[in-house]
Amino acid sequence: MMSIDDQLAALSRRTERIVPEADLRAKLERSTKTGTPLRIKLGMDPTAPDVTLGHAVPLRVVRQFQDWGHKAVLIIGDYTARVGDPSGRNKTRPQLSGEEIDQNARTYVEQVGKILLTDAAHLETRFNGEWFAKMNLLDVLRLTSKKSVAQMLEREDFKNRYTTGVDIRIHEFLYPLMQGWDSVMTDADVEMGGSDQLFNNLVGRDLQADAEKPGQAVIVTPLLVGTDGVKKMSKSQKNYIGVTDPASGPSGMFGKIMSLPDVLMESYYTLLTDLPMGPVKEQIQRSPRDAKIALAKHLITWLHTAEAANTAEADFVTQFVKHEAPQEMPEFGVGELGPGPHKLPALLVRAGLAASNGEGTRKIKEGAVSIDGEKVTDFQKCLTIDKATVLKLGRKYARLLP
RNA sequence: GGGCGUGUACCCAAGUGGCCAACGGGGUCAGACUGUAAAUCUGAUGGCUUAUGCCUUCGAAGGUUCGAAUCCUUCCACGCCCA
Repeated sequence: MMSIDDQLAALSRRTERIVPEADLRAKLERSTKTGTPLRIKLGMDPTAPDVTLGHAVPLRVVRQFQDWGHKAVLIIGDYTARVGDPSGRNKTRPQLSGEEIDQNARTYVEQVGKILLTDAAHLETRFNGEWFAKMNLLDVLRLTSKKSVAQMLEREDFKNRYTTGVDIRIHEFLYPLMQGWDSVMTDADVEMGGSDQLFNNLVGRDLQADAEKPGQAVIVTPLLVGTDGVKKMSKSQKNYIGVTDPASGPSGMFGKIMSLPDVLMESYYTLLTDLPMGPVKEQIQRSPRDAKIALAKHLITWLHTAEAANTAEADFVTQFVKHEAPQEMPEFGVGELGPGPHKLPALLVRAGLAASNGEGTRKIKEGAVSIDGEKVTDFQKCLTIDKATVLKLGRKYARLLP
């Protein structure tokens, strides 16, 4: 068993702030003494089906706690998702229907299982509808009376929206309170979150104190930058890598990691791996490209398998270094278009490479399209698909079948 | 409830009767260059049976006009101020 100091040191790799640090230390010490595991809470809203590498950062910290014998308490925010977390937003989130939320929630536990231990001793999964569905208006009023409007407007994102005249709906003020109430209901000792969650997490600590329970310690992790190289990785920005993304292929992890800006390498290594940073920094210095390949393989090995990592690398080399078509690509039958010959733009649409005939036509004119490796610039070209035919538009491939 | 504003394509934003499928920027896609990228340069960015043709689009519905994103009416939504 690691000493408390070693544990805190191990956490520091991925923690931006621990509030308050002394409190966390005290909790760890008490847990060791009494043999009672700490309850490490992490909330996730099922607002989209994918768990991203951005979520993986706090999840890895939760995993560290699990490895030390503590218990993860995963809150699936089926009720909070109906409100929509306003954190970092500059407008109201769209509200999801109950069905969408339930469907998304179902896949979460499975995805999270790639990172966390999932046996009953190490993981407790709760839906916050468990307690919110039972509340009546009086309960809600009691909850809302805990915080003032001024306290809410202290939050950077609310303040910005208020001062720039972007509307804030009243239900959005409830979000931090609801998240905090989750902590009260689950007796969290520690709450994890991204650094944009600090406000919400601290509300939990306050509400616990108000309920005369020990206040949770709060650990926030740095935010992982998304594939655009600028903004926080998030589902709504579509700049994310999902933990269940395929290893290779156009939307695969390998390609997404390779197309990250070089400058992100250090933070990705720090936040997503446990490799010693000394050698990693040297490698990044020496060859950012090789560092990226190594990272891609490391992450794919973690989330898929070592074989998948090797295959993904091989595919990538084939496609982008040697500029040959990959082995695996999406396949589409042409039958439903009726008998040939077919116009090329229509085939591009059928293969999902273009959104409309017009777009297909433009891309052909731009020289972006090739058939079986032959570049085509004649947008009126017609062809009959009597054997498997490989279409390429930009870096995307598709195979057409008769 | 009253007053003043605002509503344009994925986002921001010009346009205030015909030259508007609608300037510009961002984003996105593609081409060149590369290390896969980033940066840079270039092109594209409503749909259709590719047509100097048709259809749909400037919050919604009506109306005026030969002709409307632009004018009028009503409605809806949002912001600010007053109550």
